[in-house]
Amino acid sequence: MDLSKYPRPSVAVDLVVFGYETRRLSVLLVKRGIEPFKGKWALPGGFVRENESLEETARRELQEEAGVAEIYLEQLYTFGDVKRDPRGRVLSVSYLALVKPEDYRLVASTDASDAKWVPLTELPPLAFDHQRIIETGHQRLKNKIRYEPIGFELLPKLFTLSQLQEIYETVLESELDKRNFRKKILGYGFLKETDKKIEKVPYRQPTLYRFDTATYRKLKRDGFQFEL
Amino acid sequence: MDLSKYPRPSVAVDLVVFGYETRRLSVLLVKRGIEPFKGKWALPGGFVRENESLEETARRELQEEAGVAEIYLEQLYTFGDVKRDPRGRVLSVSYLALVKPEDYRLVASTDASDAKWVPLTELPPLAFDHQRIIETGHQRLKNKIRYEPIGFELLPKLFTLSQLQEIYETVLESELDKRNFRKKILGYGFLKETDKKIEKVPYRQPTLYRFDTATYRKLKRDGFQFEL
DNA sequence: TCAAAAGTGTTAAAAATACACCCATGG
DNA sequence: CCATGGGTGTATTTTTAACACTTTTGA
Repeated sequence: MDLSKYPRPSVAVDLVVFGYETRRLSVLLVKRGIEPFKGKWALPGGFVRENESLEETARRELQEEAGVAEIYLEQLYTFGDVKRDPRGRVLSVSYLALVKPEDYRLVASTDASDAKWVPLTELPPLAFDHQRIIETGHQRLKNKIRYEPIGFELLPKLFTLSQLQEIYETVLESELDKRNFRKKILGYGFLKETDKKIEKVPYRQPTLYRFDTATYRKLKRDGFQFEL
Repeated sequence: MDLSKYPRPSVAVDLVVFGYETRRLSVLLVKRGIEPFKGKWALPGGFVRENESLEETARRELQEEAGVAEIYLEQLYTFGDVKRDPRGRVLSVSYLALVKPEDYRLVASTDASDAKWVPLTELPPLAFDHQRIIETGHQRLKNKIRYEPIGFELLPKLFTLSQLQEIYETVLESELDKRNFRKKILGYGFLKETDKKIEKVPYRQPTLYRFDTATYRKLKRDGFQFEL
């Protein structure tokens, strides 16, 4: 049987990269330098290469277009409408990525570049069906953050409980009670208090915590299911 | 910018079709009539056509290979490892489908055909990475059934509460308390009692219920989140 | 009359929620 | 000394979990 008998679409990998700062979720966008949609904002992404798996493509693009490696990445959805690209049949395999502020700033610092963070609430008109891809990613994030501890992926390695609560409030779009939140999240046992604090704040210095991967893995192995 | 500069992989759509009977989940498999893996069992599927979206391909294949239309269908995952097909680069966009017993029997009745239902616990060696695709589908089903009322998709339009409980016990691989299960699921209000019963059973005739889509949609619109 | 599954309520335990004040720090 | 966010405990309500017997039917 001959593969060449079937039409072969082009396959792009597009990235919905979320970053977080001051109670806002932002998405990484790049300005298109070429047609179609030249000059419009779009998701970072590119075409799959011959000897590259889809995830490898995603990581390569992330590195090339955002200068970021080693971050949370998961496949999101594959968009395959016939006319989603005016040039011809192009599938988009989309990935969801979450970056920590350390990396976030890295990207933002390429100031004169064609990449920028845009708050979800202020998206410009986008190329292709990228608006819809972002919506799909946002929805996934909202669902997933309730059942997997991925809030940490948007925070520095060391973070305060208030910062963590803020993430949940932003993503879930609802207020949480401070005492109940702390009770619950600390009760799981995968957050470890460090002996560090944030200094030079004009109020009581908040304790920094870290997410303990080993403890979380052990819990998960024993059938524990995170839920906020 | 020219699309033809980039390698274009072949794109297949493969289906993980689940059916349920007597406390067992089964998957629909077809015997391959051509190389590669000729004679081996594989998932039903085929290549995307020029003017067909991915979901359209999935529905067409479902119709062609299983004789089934109008069933639950959702995109599962896209597999894109470089060497997953010995013929060359082939992506598989997989879909998860759930069929009701009415349709289940239809398929099974094509007895001399190359399609059959195989219980998940008795899978033969499969072509390509189809084993892994099935595992991905099974995992998705296990996760999803807890947060969306899709158990019904594996049952006839009219079903008893015991049948429904059985589905949950099978998929979740755990026992549920009869009284608590009924209390909870009836409490949601989207199950409607009918005046029909299953007759000719040598015990008290169980009442048949139906899933009321309108009520469920209303609940969902009001922010209700199903959970079992 | 027997075997088999249907159907039904209550109580105890656990989890979720609501709620308010003192503390530490830098300016 | 003031403004700011950090940090803490208890009582109430809601939800979940455990549990056993009577009913209906066909064979």
